[in-house]
Amino acid sequence: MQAPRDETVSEAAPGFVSDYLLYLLAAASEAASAQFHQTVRAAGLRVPEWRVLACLLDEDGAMVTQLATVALAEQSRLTRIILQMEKRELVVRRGDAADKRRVRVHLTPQGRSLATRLVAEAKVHEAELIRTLSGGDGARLKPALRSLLAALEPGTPETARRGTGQKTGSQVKENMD
Amino acid sequence: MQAPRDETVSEAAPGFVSDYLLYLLAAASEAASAQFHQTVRAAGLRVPEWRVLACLLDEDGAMVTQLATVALAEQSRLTRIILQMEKRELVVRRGDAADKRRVRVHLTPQGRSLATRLVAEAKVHEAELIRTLSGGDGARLKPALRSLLAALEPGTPETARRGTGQKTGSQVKENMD
DNA sequence: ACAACTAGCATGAAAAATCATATATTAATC
DNA sequence: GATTAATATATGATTTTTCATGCTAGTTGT
Repeated sequence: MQAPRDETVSEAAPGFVSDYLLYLLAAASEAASAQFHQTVRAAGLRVPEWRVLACLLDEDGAMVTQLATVALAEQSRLTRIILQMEKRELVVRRGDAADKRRVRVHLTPQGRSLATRLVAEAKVHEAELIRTLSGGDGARLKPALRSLLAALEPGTPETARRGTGQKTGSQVKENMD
Repeated sequence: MQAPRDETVSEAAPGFVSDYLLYLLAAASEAASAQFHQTVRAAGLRVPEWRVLACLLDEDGAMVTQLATVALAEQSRLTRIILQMEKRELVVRRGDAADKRRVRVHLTPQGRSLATRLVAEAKVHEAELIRTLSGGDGARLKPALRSLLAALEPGTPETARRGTGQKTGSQVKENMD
């Protein structure tokens, strides 16, 4: 019989949550990003804005929808973010001549400078982070994540099964991009 | 060190972002969670609310601050979420007799029922997700994530015993996306 | 016991994200 | 070559989040 445990703080609860894959993913993402996101904030950017800059450095002239996908944000949000970034002269929006619905987003020199600096910092931070991971975990993490993404991103996964005895018929909004 | 592999992305953009660890983490978390989060939404819950329910099933009577940490949300947000959940009679808040600042959150029978159902669904979903991962990646992912979390989270179990109100003033308050 | 400090939670006002939908353009169909 | 559907972006209105701060209760030091 165990002694009565103290339930106040920092209880290492051996429950469901702490071993749940989706929680581990979200928590790991949060924890790993927290430090660098402070750098981003210090540069006067919000996280999606930083992602936009990084994406544009990879592919200048990307479309808003593309950027929304990469920045993990919704389209209407990205639209507003891009407008704000344009006001701050980090990017410029140009209509696509071939398809006038599209808006191509380009880095300004100012935006490119900031993006370049932050990407360099991100690479340093990433290298340090990976180095702190014990042994092979640092090396295994990226391939495992890519494998997970590859299994989920293309097309509609066949694993989308639900309805374990719950009442169906509720209108689930199928608004996946 | 770096094995320059072909990008799994069909996009011809072998840029920085698609191989950046923090992006892979965030994107993997998003993609992996998307399916189940629709189930959560269909149950009339937002994601942090689901996390609160799951956490309370692990540890009933948790404090608001504790729940905020687990649900990866800020304290003021969690306060409001708990208030809303109380109105919906999923939880009840009770003052802690020993420390009247604290608010202990307990599941109602209704909340426990919903939590139990969703956790069961989450387990099924998780098992299917892991099964779809090719070979060893499914098995390596969790340990790698735990290693990452262990390297980043402040509290280590070695000295975390009987730590009611220790001097560790710095809490996780930079939990932003 | 008293002051000063910290922890836990709540809250108002401002910023923001979200949802649904509008608008404009292109692609597809008959 | 109209008509219909689909794509790309923008926007209004509502709900959420956030930030700073307030307030109460416990803790520490003298």
